[in-house]
Amino acid sequence: MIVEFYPLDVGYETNVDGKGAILLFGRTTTGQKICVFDTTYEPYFYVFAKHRDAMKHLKESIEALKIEQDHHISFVTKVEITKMRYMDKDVEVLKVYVPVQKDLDAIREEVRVLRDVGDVREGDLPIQKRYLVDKDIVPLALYKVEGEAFERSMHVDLCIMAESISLVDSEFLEKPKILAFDIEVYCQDKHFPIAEKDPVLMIALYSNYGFQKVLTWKKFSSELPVEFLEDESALLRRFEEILEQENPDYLVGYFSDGFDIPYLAARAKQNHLKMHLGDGFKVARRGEVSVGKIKGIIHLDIFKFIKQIMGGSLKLESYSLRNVVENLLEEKKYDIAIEEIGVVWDEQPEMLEQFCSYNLQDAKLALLLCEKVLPNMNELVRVTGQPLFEICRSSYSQLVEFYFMKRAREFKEIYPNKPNNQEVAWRRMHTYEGAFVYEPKPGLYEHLVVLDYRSLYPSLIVAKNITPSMLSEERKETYETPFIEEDGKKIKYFFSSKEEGFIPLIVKDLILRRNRIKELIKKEEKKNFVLEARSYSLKIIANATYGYFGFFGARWYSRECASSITAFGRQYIQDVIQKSEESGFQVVYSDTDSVMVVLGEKTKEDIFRFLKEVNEQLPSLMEVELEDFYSRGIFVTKKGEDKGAKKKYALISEKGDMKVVGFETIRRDWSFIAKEVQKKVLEMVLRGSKIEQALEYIQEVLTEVKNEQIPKEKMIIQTQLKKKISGYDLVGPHVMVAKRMRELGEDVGPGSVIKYIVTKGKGLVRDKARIPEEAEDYDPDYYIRNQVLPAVEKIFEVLGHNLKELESDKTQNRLQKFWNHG
DNA sequence: TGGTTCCACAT
DNA sequence: CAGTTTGGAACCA
Repeated sequence: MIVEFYPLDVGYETNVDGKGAILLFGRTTTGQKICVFDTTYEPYFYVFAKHRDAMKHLKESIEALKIEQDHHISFVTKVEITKMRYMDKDVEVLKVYVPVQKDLDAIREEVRVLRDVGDVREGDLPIQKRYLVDKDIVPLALYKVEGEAFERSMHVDLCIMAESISLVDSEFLEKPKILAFDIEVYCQDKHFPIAEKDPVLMIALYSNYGFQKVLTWKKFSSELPVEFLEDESALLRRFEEILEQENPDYLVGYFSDGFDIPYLAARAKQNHLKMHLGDGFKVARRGEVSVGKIKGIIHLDIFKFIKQIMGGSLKLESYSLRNVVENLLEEKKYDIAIEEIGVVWDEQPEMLEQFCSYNLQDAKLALLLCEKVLPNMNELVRVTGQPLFEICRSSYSQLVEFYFMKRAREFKEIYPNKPNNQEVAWRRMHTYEGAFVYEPKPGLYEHLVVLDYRSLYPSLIVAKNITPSMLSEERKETYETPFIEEDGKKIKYFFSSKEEGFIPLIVKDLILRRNRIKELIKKEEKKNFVLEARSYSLKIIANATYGYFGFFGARWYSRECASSITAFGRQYIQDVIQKSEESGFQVVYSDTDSVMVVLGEKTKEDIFRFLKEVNEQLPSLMEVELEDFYSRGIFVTKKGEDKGAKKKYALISEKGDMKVVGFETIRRDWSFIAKEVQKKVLEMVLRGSKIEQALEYIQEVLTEVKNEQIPKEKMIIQTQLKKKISGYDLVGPHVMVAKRMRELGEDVGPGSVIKYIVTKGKGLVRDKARIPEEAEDYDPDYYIRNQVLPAVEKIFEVLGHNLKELESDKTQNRLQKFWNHG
């Protein structure tokens, strides 16, 4: 029979006969769930021979390999001598096939130590990941499978043994069935719930096709779509039953890899339940993090994607559901004291409805967030060819590597291996020089223009053919880097200009594809979210490519390439600085890929003419763009020095939008009061208020701080714990407070954001730091000296007012009082 | 006081 | 588990 279907996920299994099969889970065009089996695909890896003459003999010795381990005999099914490419050069290698994945590890290690073996490649890849790449199957596009249907209990409607699979249409599955869920759990005394002890009380489900429900196991009257179950066991069973009945394409949660799925798995175990659904809820370990797996349903943890991928551009203070929703959606999270749920459950079950509606709302929010970021994830599926399950949990480096691996196969490129521990250690130690930053002259400026290179690093990779394979010993027909300092010596790198490397080529594809999409966006009248998402996805992969070259875990790691990119970057930005000055524009500032100049007597037309001139001389896709015009800008000095501080300034655009960079205003580890005061003062300065006004304002605030009139919430300082409490050599205030929180039974570890207030008292700051709830007062002296004044001092200095000088100025004794301990 | 450690941010 | 540069607070010797 022939069936059209959208592949959604891929798996692999070996049956009792020791045969392996690839499983493609998907949805047919008629809405059925399907599992397509492909038993024709065999695991393989590549072997380089030390010398060409050794090829034939090596082939024979590999073919003869047999290893017995745990009553299983691993052997080699076939060895081919084949022509491939490695580092953009033709190579002849052995391609070694084995029956199933588990033979791969055993045979690979045995081959590695054979005489005449140069190196083994691609032996460390899970077979299901490379299947999609090798067969050029992109999840979510429409395919046609021809084969025999057969019976098997799989929790799918249809199983097919594939004879052939081919593309029908590259348009993606349009309306996937999405079911979002959220659980609420018993807890007592504000303690975080413990899976071995505290049962699951509610599970909410919210779909994009009308289905909504809350499951719970205590009765109360309710207007909501609540279903009451006998006990926790029945609740878990019913949840599973609903998943089977509803059979969604995606099951979506927020932080469900980290909480909901492991919790459900633990509760099922406590209740001695064997879940029907496939192998039940599985929590796989992937390095440090866990991943929730449910066979047959694609579980997406939307938190991971929002934090890891969207986080790059969102830059939120926290990725709690509440904060993310506030920034991305119209809808809000309900306000309710969720830690009370245990007490209410035990003592006032008639009040449980509010918790149900909170529960349902959270599930709804997970769904809305999923719908919001799905276009982004879909585009990454299209570009990398990996299923949503992977994309949703990927880091930037993985996205780049997926893309490289997919495209590499088109060029018949063999992948480099992952680094071993020793290599990783070496790479981590050897850093290189980064971008150029201009030292600004402190002051208040007017009529500024910012110019910047469009995608500087990706465009340099393309223009200079920067890739490990094109590093050349010869100087002729090459692109030559400026001098680079390495181990105290000045050297240059050369990249061949004779042929284009496959990496610069596929980076160029990303840039060109994105440019085409941007043209389409311009033509559209309404905002087209799908096109925006495509553009965004292409951009993040292109931009992460440079970082990937310098990343210690990368297959295509190359410090030479990473440091050449920054070296060219420094050269090209210096060029623009020099040309600006030659054309009569005073340069105020520059960082990495941007330059800020004073317009002065010149006109906007002069700037456009200058841009055109510069761009005419730039190679390849490189281009300088106009970022914006600003009416004012302020640059301040470094603390305790006369030099201008880098990466610290504030601008106001001609349209009136403020842009604050590097100031405490936008840093998490400063108190709200200091940030608020600084922001207001900056605004006054940039909008052209008189200095007296700003001075008056700051004096008012200082009086309030001194008289302890400021609510303590504004005094909270937040710092993130970057490692385990025990791992600190130097105990700062936030570590001290974290220790106290742990004493109180809170779960604080790496990543926890610690809030504290500095209270009155003697000794070090850490001895005076308290958890906000335990802080009885705040130390006005500390907040004036270490928070409020430092936040504004430098700004006033630029305006010619030294707050410290006011000390000796008797006419200004109001301020003096504050400076001298009050 | 200068040196070290730690954190957040810019790009 | 994308890179380096930078400023600045807090602690330590």
